[in-house]
Amino acid sequence: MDNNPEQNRKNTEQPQIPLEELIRNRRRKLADLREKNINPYPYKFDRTHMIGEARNNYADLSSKETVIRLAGRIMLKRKMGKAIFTDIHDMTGKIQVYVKLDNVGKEIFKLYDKKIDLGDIIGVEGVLFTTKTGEMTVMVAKFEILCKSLHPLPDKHSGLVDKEQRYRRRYVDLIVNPEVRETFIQRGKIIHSIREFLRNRGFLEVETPILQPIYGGAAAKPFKTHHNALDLELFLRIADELYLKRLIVGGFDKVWEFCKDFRNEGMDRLHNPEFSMVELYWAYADYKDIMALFQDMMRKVVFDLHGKYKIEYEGMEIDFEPDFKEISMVDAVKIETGIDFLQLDFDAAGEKAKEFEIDSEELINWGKVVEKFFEEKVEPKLVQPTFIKDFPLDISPLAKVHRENPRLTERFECYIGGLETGNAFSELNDPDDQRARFESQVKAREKGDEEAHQLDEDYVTALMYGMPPTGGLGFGIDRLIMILTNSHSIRDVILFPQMRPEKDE
RNA sequence: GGGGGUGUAGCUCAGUGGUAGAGCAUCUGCCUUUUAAGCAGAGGGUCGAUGGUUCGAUCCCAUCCACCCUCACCA
Repeated sequence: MDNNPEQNRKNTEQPQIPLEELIRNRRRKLADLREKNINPYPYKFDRTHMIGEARNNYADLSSKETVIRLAGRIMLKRKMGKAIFTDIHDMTGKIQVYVKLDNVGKEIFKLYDKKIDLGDIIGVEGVLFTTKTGEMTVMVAKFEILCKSLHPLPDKHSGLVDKEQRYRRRYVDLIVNPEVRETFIQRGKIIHSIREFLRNRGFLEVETPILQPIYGGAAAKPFKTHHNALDLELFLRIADELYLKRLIVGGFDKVWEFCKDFRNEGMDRLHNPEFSMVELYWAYADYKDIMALFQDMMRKVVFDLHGKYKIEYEGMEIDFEPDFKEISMVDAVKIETGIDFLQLDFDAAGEKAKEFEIDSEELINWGKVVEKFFEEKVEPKLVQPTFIKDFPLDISPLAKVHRENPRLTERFECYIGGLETGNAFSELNDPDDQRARFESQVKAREKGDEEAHQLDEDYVTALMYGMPPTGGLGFGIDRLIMILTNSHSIRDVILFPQMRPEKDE
């Protein structure tokens, strides 16, 4: 190695791939800093303000010439002879910092000019002022390098566009694409609102097993895993339902969980193999009470986030202010198709399916036919918040029989913007009925329905001890966040969506 | 799984059957209130991978890989 790196920057080594050359430049600066006894990775920096705070208190801070200390990542750097303007960002915003030769001296100025790159993280100390062009700025008296960045950032104004790279390297996406940061800040606010709402209603937040020997509470294929010490096959949960209802049996009258669930199925813009749900159970309530609760919760969440009840999602205006529409599944189908399925038995329903050329392979009972018609003919039209209620018994193995019609259950789903966002029932608490439902699920499984429930003997036992009448609700957080942040894909609201690993070499 | 699309410099993108170009970024100068700063110069590429056609392929063809959209599947 030569002792004058400045002049031997080029032509010395064999050609390298370009990225390596960029990294090599930065490594050289790193080494130069160390040579000057400057630690490029120091331990801490005491900030007096977040950048956003300093901006909000500009009048006071600048008039008193208060010395402030801010830190952040360098996103833009503009050199003007013996003055350098730099934009630094933290979580709360960005601010311009001004390093002037006369203020910091020749040596420091040169260090800042030559050794500090875009992407580096620095701390500055100085006072706030406004430049001629009206930009709020920190006049830097001192600065510290807090982290030398070795990998160059993407283009300073195009940002990172390639979706694959954005998902794979979300940290880069977050650095350069402010709207991504905003989406996840909103995600945090939404979850906070939900938690606040449920706490105010007296619900206890609990945690239940993710690793389950018998999975249940939904119709889905699970991920399997194995516990070595117990030599036991375990499943990652597909839902929390059966454990939370055991807690209702145990006397916790209002419980809820913020849960990650896992389903081993296809992936698309609405499905990620791991996703977030909220499930809640409320003793002595029925599905009507849950409907009211859900509507109140949605309104609060929307208003907390946007300060109003009307939002736009994918070009649709959705209004949360009026009472949500409410209609039974069979009535909704009747309105769209003219068919009154309540008047039809399974065979007659099957005939209708053929007539409408609706795929009939999976239509193994009356309920499935009704559901299929609903999905095909009704679901896409449900833009405004709508409760679809009174689902067929055949497709609702955990819901209580409808008090007025034995073919139906007391169950609803809420649709917003064409997406299913919630599923709730008056919970089935008759242990004998529950056992019978499980048994028919097992038969369906034997017929090849891979998503049918397993028989959870212990759950039936729990019901034998007695579960009070209970209303329960589960709703997908990711889809709700998609709607509230106007995001097209679930991958835009999950920080690290599942990706196929990149091949090495 | 079917159909459609994309893959060229670190990033964003042009482009051609004769082995490639811009802007930003990088490097070297100049510039003390700039702001996508500016000006002058320089370096940087296995054109996703592998085969084939061709005198010659980044371009045409086939296969593969990754991603996106869409359909199917999917509480």
